[in-house]
This record gives sequence, C-alpha cells and structure tokens, in this order.
Amino acid sequence: MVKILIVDDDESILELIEFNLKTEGYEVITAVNGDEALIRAQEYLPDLIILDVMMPKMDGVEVCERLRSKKMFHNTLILFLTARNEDFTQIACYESGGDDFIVKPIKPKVLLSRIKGILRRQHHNLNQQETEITVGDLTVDIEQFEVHKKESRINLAKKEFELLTLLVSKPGKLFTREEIFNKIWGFDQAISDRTIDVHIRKLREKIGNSYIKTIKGMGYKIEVQ
Amino acid sequence: MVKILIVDDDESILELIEFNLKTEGYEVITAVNGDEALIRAQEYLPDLIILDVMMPKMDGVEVCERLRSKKMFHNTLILFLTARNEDFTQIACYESGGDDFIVKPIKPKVLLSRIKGILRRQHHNLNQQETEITVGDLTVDIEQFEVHKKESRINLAKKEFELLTLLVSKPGKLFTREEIFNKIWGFDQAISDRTIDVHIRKLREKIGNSYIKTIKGMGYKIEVQ
DNA sequence: TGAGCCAGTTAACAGAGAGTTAACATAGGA
DNA sequence: TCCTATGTTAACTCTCTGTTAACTGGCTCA
Repeated sequence: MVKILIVDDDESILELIEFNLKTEGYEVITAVNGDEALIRAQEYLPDLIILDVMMPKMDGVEVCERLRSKKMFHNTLILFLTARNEDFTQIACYESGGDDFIVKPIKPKVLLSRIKGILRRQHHNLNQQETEITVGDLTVDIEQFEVHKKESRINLAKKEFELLTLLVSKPGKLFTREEIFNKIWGFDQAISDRTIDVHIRKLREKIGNSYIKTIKGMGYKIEVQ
Repeated sequence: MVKILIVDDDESILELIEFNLKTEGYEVITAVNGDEALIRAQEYLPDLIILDVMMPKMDGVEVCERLRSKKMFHNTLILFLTARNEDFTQIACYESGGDDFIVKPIKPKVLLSRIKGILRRQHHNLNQQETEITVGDLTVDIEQFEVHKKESRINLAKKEFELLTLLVSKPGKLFTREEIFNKIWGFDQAISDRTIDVHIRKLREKIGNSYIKTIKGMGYKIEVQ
C-alpha cells in the first residue's frame, strides 16, 4: 500500500486531498504544520509527501530541506503545493529537493493524475515507456544506460549520464546549479562550483554543443528544437 | 520525433512545406486529398496535421470533423491553410476543431514559427503545469526561464527576467520603485536609483515599448489591454 | 517663465560567473 | 599490483551582465 503524507495548515484542503486519495486506495497521513510533518514522516515513512509551500512558522521549502538532509528521506517523493504566480517559489521548490509541484487551486483530477504519474515514474521505472527520452536527434535510454546520437552510440561516464538524464527529464526546464547539485550529489556532499561546469563541458564535448544551454546566474537547460 | 501530415491538392505547395519541415528535423507524411489524408492519419498517427481548406471533393473542414470524431485524434493538433481573408472559413476551421490556421500565401518562416509555437504549447499542456504567464502576445515561462513574443523567443538576462516576472505576476498592478527594489535586490543591497531605469529600458528594448508603463513619481506597471 | 524634479538614454567600467585546461585523486578491473 | 577511466580541484581566461555617472528631455508648479 502506498503511504502518502499530506501537510497543509488549511484543514479544508487537507480533507479534500485526503478524501480523494483515500477513494483511490492510498493510505493517508496528515499534518497541519512543519514540525508535525517531520515527526509524522519519521513515524510512518511515507512513500510520497505532499507539502504546502505557504505555512506559518516553517514553510514547505524548509520542511523539504530538513527531510532531504536525512538519508532515510533521500528517495522519498516530495510534491509541493504552491499558489499560482508565486514568482520564483517554483524554482525554490526544485532547489530544495522537490520532485514536482502542483499549482493551487487544486483540481482533484489533476492532483490524482500527477500523483499516479510521479509514483509510476519512481517505481515502475522499468515498465514500458519513459525509459527512453528523445531530444532532437539525441536519445537517452535510462534503463540501458545508453545515449545515442543519430544511431551512433555515445559513451558517457556515470556522472555525465546522471547529469544528462536529469536535464533531459524535463526538456526546456531550467535546472539551477543548486538543484543539479542536490539531485545528483545530494545534500551531504561538498563539491566545488567548477565541478558542475567541467561535467557540463565533457558532456557538450561528447554530445555536441547545441543541446545544453547555459543561463548565466541561473543554471542549465536542454534546448528544445 | 515529431510526425507531421500535410494535406494539399497542390503538389507544389506540398513540396514546399515538406522541404521546409524536413530541414527542421520533422518527420513528414503527405496526402493529396481528404480520403488519402484519413488513411494516412490512421496509419501514421501524426502529432500535427496541416490541412488545406480548399480541396476538391472533401474539403479540409470536413476532414477535420471526421478526424475529430475519432477518439484517437482528439488530441492531435490540426492546423489549417486558408486563402487570405476568407473570414467565414476561418470560423469554420475553429468550429470543426482546428487548433490554428495559416493564411496563404505561405511564408516558410511564419509557418515554421507557428508550428513550433503550437507544438510548444501542446507540450506544456501534456505536462499539465501552469508555469506560464501571458500578457497580450507576450508569454513568460518561469520554469523554462524563457519569454516569447508571438512564438519568437526573446533572450533576457537574469535581472531583466526577474523584473519582467515581477511586473507580469500581477498585470495592471502598480509596482513602486521601492517595491521592485525590495523584491528583486533585497533590503540589504544598495544600488543607485538609475539602475532600475536602465533595466526597464533594456527590457523595453527587447520586448517592445507597449507593455511597461511608467507612472511618474510612483513606479511601473504592466499595461493591460 | 524658469527652477526643480524625475525618468530616459548612453557609454563606460568592474566584476561575477562560466569556460577551459591541466593536474591530481581514487576506484575498480585486468 | 598496476593501469585506466572517472571525478574533482585549482588556476587561469574570457564574456556578459549589472551598475554607475553624466547628460538629456519633459513635465509641473510657483
């Protein structure tokens, strides 16, 4: 049974989500603030945590950071709830180690399909589809650990492959250095700032310059088309 | 790879479009009449279908209607080609389920940018996430860190992007210089008063003068039509 | 009418931040 | 045990962005 922890200070939202998830057969735990969330998370070890960004005292981003700093939550899925147009909180969500986010107001249908999608990606990563991602004439096969460019195979090192896989997982999306760092190296490690550059450079050397775009002061992204 | 089906009874137009799309890396299938179009569509399941409206026997509108009546084509993008100023057919295009249309004579550049735009939007809808804010013909995508004006991309520097994002987050709202300063630079920093002007100027230079309005002695806002 | 104020404009400059390269460290296989 | 591939760092270069200064122009109000 999939366990889901929902954290929101607004109890009506909590109930709405809880109801919808329970009817879909998920096991649901709730928390109304950050502190409670941390306790509940340790207690129940949920598979997925849905975090409201805006909460009094400890906000969702902080809760996420605290969770991710513990090894037991490294692989827990974290989904944020954020109000529309909250400028750069979306980026902060990813930076703090979030896997995805949903914009309020919540439409139950969207929420459910999102959750299903994110769980499917996590667990049945092997299942059919989605093990191959194609961008232009570049194909990344996550399962087989292979990259092809126009039929010819490119050999990548582990870190290079992880980096490319991350970028390619959402073509066009901006990944900040911090997000890249958190998702590939993890919170506990300390590496120099140049390290990411060098890996990017090696990647570009192997796959060509046209795919990865630098956005100064922000990060990198895959250029679509 | 994006598959595109082009349908036109005029083979010279077919060739023109085919050539242009292929050089952009699309996979192209063609058909010279409505019947053939329906068969080809079922066979190849294209992502996008470009339909000439004026064709002997079965016209584009009818082809579109027939396609849309099948569930497998509910989400296929359909783009019409129509002669200039045929107002009524344009309405018919949308009514029959078309996504967009292009006026003949075809300019390859316009066609390509239109196709890119329509595919980009589609791509977004699949991911279901609202990371875009649109004002007039200007679209700001926070997740992708990109700004588009009528399908063509505008490159902004970090500060410019932050500034535009702030203004656009509440179109029509007045942002005082102080507010802008606090939100973008933060309380601790000290910058000259001209700095904001210069960024505004650079923004206007890139996106056009019509969006950002100055309110003397107060601040700036996004002009809403 | 003209002083004062405020935004627009321009060019120049400094520095942040990314690119590059080589060298070193380390792990894992032969 | 050695060797090679990979990961990381240091040190340097270079480019682009952000900022400022200095000037212009227009509006407002005494």
